[in-house]
Amino acid sequence: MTAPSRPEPADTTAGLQLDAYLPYRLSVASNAVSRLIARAYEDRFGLSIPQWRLICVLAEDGPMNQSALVSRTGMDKVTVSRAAQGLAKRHLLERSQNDQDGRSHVVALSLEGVRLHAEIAPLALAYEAALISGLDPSEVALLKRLLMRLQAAAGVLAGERGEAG
Amino acid sequence: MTAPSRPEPADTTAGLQLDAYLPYRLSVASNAVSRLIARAYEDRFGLSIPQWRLICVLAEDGPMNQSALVSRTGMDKVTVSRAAQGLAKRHLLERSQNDQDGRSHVVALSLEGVRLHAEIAPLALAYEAALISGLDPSEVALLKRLLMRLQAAAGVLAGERGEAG
DNA sequence: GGTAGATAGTTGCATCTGATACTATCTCGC
DNA sequence: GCGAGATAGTATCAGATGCAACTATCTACC
Repeated sequence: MTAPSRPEPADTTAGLQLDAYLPYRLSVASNAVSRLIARAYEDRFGLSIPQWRLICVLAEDGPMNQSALVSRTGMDKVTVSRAAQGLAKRHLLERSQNDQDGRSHVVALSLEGVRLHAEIAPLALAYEAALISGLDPSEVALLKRLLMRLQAAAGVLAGERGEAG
Repeated sequence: MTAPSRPEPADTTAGLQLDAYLPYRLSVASNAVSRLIARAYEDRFGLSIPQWRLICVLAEDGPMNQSALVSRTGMDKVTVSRAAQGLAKRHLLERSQNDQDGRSHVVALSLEGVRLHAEIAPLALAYEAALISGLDPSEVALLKRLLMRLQAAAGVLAGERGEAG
């Protein structure tokens, strides 16, 4: 069913409107929120988003090596490596040799890192609260669930393409 | 049913869990979806996301100048400029002088651009359908609504900080 | 009608990101 | 133990991104 060429600018659009297109809505919303959050962490604490994520995970789950951080956060191993180097340089985390495996280091929050996490966490929660203020808690719960479903679906679709080659 | 004897590394976390943190969920889901979509457009049509957005908007709303594209898409003016240059180089859009205003050009899809849009649109819709398959239409509608609310809230929060300085 | 400030768009630059290549170490099979 | 392949992590390079500075043009005001 090829579109007959018409002078109307928007006839081929039938069914596709950018404003109603989910990947677009998702990207725009995420960029707005990420920019806000990134600026807050950068301005006040000199932390990038990847660095902040490492701190969160280490605070939650305790020491682990970098590849565990990679699978835990879903970030690229290069991103994790650089974030960890930056944090180590500021003594917010410590890397100790792993006796079991000479390739990997165990990464752990330093005392100062723990303190910084405790300092930032309330701010992070306040931002989240401000973002969702006025929303019903059940709506927020549904939102998070749907986001996880979308992420999983995207992973499956991308994985299938990757396997082909 | 929680861990009986596991050492708890993270007491300061109380209330902040990365996996349940909305900005994190949003960013991870958006990245997964964006990567999928970007790769599809890039591989098959050589289009970047910004380029594809310009095509969509021009197909929907007809010719306009770049600053209108900026406010319509929310992208940076540099991003719009470069995307438009790339598309013009491939003759997917045409820029004509604006007699009313020597600074701005009117940007419009070429015939070829219209054809490309008509070709991609079904694919774009198919991706969206695949992503939301299994979800209730009412859930999807709510999701889009919530994403717009988050975007607006982030804008307000960022704007307030910007005004202060 | 000329100057100051606003606006449209481009270019330069500094940063972030991710793919690839590389080193070092581990594991497995012999 | 020794070589092949897997894995942990780092270095290097190319592309995307966005801010700031710049040019060119328009508008407002005297």
